[in-house]
Amino acid sequence: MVRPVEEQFAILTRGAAQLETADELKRKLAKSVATGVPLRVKYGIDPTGFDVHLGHTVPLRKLRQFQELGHTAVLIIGTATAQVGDPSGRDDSRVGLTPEQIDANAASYLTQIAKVVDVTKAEVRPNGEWFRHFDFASMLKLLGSMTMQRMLERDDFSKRLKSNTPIYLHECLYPLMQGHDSVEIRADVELGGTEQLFNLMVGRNLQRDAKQEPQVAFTMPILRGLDGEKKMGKSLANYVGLAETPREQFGKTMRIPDGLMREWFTLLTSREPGEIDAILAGKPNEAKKLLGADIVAGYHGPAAATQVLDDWRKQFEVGGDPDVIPEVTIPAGELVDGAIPAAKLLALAGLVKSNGEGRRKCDEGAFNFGPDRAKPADFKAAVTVTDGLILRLGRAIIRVRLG
RNA sequence: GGGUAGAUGGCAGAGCGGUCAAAUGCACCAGACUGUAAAUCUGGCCUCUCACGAGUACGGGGGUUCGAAUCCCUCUCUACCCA
Repeated sequence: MVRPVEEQFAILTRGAAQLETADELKRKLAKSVATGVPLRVKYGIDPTGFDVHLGHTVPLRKLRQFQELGHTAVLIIGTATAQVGDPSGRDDSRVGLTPEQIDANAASYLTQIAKVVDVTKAEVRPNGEWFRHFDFASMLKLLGSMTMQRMLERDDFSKRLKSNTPIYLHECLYPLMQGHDSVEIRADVELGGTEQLFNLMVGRNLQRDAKQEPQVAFTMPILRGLDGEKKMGKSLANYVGLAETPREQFGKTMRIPDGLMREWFTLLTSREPGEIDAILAGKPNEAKKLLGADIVAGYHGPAAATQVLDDWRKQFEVGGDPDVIPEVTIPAGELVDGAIPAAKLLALAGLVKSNGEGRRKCDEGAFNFGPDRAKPADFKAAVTVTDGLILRLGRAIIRVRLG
């Protein structure tokens, strides 16, 4: 049942960015195989917002691989660290959250993470568990384990220092807290994005201080977002969320730059490198559809992927309407003689943010409705609204329900 | 503790008493072209209004003025220099 060391090592290091150190991982794997004791693989996530996105799944997928090989996933929910805010990869400081927000977010995260990792088999540990009782003497000891110089060496801080962006003292606490988590749970491996390297290395040091065998710092590449440039992030609006509908996930994927496909295939699907080469050698458009379908299949199942692909063809290749159309309910009371002025209708349907934008879009000829794709004469032209009417604005399409 | 310079729309960054809902760039939305890619061209990008127009908005508060993003006071925050 247990796979041999070399095989495990080969599977695990695929797609990895950097390991500190690869030899240590091999040794730990060998020991695990010999003793039958699974490795404890840590991954921490701070409950700072609601949407878990594809960027998070890169290390999470790796975590699942560890699980599949029989190792123990230890998910740290950063209930304590979320109050500090991770300075990694930030060029400004984060705002601390209230305990209530943190609890709500934590619950939501777990359900979302469950789509990638087997949460039922994982050890889930909020780090408030130990930090809640952390006394001042322990804090002093923790702070005494690192020098200011080393803290300032880290990339994020040195950049902010140079650009005169504030660095708050409590932010320096973050890596130490994360490192201490590793001591608490006796981690063998800690997963993270490459921007986590500093934090992961701190964990190694603290473990050494605590006379533990240091964890392997295992970093995965950072996934770039829809723009193809910046890191996928919740604050950048360039992400695909795990909780989004198949249509949204697929649509967003279709809009990524072609050059991003290899990265996404590699980090987000289980396709083999040779297979990816073959796919990318073909038509880019076909490759991208496949990528989108792969992603949708992972979070909504194969049937949803087939459906969304079919719908895409209907809407954009044939020029018809998809089978699955999002719906919006408009109060029947808004109708005057069974109709609503075009601009207002767009706003009510949520296709535009304001009546003014609705007017502009009508003027631009971006709006049409119904089976014959009629366009209103102008933005105040009354559009007869019946239950089930289809509205189209650009690539958006929505079905109106009267309520 | 003392001094200096700053705080403008999602971001960057002009404006420095009326002609400012605020140049320009990026981002974003739509149209043409297309593969919901790239490139290119066009239009748009605070809210309400058919429109005239009105209301909000240039860190918070107060003041001067017929009139302030622009001047003064004060508060908050930031950077830099000195201690």
